[in-house]
Amino acid sequence: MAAGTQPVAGKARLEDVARLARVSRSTASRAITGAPGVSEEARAAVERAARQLNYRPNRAARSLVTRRTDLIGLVIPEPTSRLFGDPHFPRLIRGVNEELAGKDLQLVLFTPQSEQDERRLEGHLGSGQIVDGALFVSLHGADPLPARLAAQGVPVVVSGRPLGAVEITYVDVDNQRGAAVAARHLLAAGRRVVATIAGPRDMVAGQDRRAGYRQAMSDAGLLDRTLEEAGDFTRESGYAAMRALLARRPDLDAVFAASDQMALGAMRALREAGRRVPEDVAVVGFDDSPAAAAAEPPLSSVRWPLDEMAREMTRLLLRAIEDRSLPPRGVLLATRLVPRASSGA
Amino acid sequence: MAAGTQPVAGKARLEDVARLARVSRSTASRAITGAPGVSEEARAAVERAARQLNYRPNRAARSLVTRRTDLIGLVIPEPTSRLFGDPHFPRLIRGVNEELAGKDLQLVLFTPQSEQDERRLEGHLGSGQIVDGALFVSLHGADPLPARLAAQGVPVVVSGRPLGAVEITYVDVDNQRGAAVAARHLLAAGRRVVATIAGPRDMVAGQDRRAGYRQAMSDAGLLDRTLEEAGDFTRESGYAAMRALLARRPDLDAVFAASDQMALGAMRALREAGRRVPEDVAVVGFDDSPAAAAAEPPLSSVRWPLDEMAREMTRLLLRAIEDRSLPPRGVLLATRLVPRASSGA
DNA sequence: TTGAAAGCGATACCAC
DNA sequence: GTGGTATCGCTTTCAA
Repeated sequence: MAAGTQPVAGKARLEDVARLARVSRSTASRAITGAPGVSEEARAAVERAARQLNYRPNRAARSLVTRRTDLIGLVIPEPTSRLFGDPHFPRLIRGVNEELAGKDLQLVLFTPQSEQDERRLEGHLGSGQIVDGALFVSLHGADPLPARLAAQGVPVVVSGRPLGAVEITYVDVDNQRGAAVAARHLLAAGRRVVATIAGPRDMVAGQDRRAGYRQAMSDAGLLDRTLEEAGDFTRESGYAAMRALLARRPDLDAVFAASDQMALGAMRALREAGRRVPEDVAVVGFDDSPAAAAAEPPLSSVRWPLDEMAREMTRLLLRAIEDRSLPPRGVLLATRLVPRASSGA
Repeated sequence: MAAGTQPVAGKARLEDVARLARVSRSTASRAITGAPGVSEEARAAVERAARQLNYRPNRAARSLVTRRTDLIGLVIPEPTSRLFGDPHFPRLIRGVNEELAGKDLQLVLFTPQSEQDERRLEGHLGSGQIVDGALFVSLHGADPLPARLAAQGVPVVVSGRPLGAVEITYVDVDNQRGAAVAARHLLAAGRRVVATIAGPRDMVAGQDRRAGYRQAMSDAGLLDRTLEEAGDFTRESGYAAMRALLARRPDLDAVFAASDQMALGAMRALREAGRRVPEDVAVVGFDDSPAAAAAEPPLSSVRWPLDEMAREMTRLLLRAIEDRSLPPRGVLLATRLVPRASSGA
């Protein structure tokens, strides 16, 4: 290399730093990585040399031997149009970032948009050479990618309890208990004909919330399948389900919807049917989305801690990266009922 | 895929593949990378062996010698809350992905949220060992990061003409011409007192659109500074600006707003003032956002090709990666006026 | 067309 | 504490 002292961008190697600091490459490496067993003197010399040469460790070389990349992947296999419309993701990303703060780990986002994208991504992540581990936010829990990666030895944490018996670490909301609390809340208010608009049967959140509702109703000795109708979490489906329920059980005096959107649709149907909320029919939703508080009347809802979810996922992932032998585990986060006018609060 | 050898995940190296295929590592490497000069026979043997062993090239090792990562960064230094609320980003990402399709390049997203994040990111990207190059979507053009990276030799393309004399490749909308076309459209419709609600002075898009308006007005011999008011692209600022304009120039018969949001705010102010659109005052916006078509009356607007912008940025970046000696350049994309009822179409 | 061998730039083991 | 050196897994001359 040239004899000048010009710090050519990205050109200095550890060897150059070592030479300038008049130490061996080994010592220079220890100083740079902060490893123990380096005299204060040597460390200072190395740091000065590194700064002078504008030294940047070659991450490929480092990864080759450490088998680490210091990159954490966040995979969101959603159509970008939905991804960017959903207010959950910003908070989720913020939560991850908070947990990563001060860790010198860089978060990278992947948003596969097609089967082809997913295959390519599997190749990239599966090599284990791009990220040290990956978080999956899979809204439709059927995505095979996380399980495949986990099988290849890549540390993986997913949001939402996976369908089936996949051996994978996940963090989820305690949907069942949350739904049970909502139903009990309605019962405690004196309601006796408590219907539910459940979620889809093929989604875990739908199943669990339905199970929670049934448990509460069963405990009260009031379980009745004619009080159940299913939707797909959308407002329209909530509207349709409510109309079906009203037709079948005009005597109902409360309804628990497995999502705020469905609850809002239900409220419209109730209004159109001339039922007052909460006087005639009390309503509780799930998610405590902004729309819940803004509704007229304000909608009681079950809140779950998205931020904490993101942080817990990150913590679990970091732990799994530290110790690859850790067995998979599931974590359920508690929900909280936020009572508002729609249930008579 | 039945019984037989058990390919231990991520354990096979090129050497193993070569041995199984009964060729040298060199030949195996050539076969894997698709390099020329390999007999069909050898290639087939290597491919079979690779599949059998579930071989994945170690990307760190490869990068170490090729000095490539096959990763393209997309950096969006926006608060995630804004990022995910803005409908532009999905289309942008889709455009990038389309251009990347079939290239075996993986897109990774970075969303630095703070000064600290940006510094860390500079370190990571600046090493040149994480991405081969980066696209920057910097809504506020003042971000120093792209220029810094470019100075370190990392190929970089930004969206939006940068403020100042930064030597960096960019793609932007031809804001000036678009604004001029909008103003001329109003003039051609017979309007004579054409006001403008301009964008912020410290944003390039604001400056350029104002310049376009002035040029058209000046060409018509109708330039008059009392017809100009500035906003910050938001609906509220458009409302306030319109009120100020009406107070100052009650004789105005048209207004060009530098954003649809401002145009919508202006239309509200006009309605409140008892002016009919377009009979009394014609209105044209900029961006042709979904809100424009949905407005009442539908808003004429200047459309710019977001998808093409994303694709052109990607093309320029790929070219810059191929040939690092390419000088920076700026590309301006044409806009198109979409006339609707608000301007009498 | 093929193979042997020289790196790429770090880390980490092992003497000293 | 420090320094020599093997090593990580791949690509790429250079000869054969």
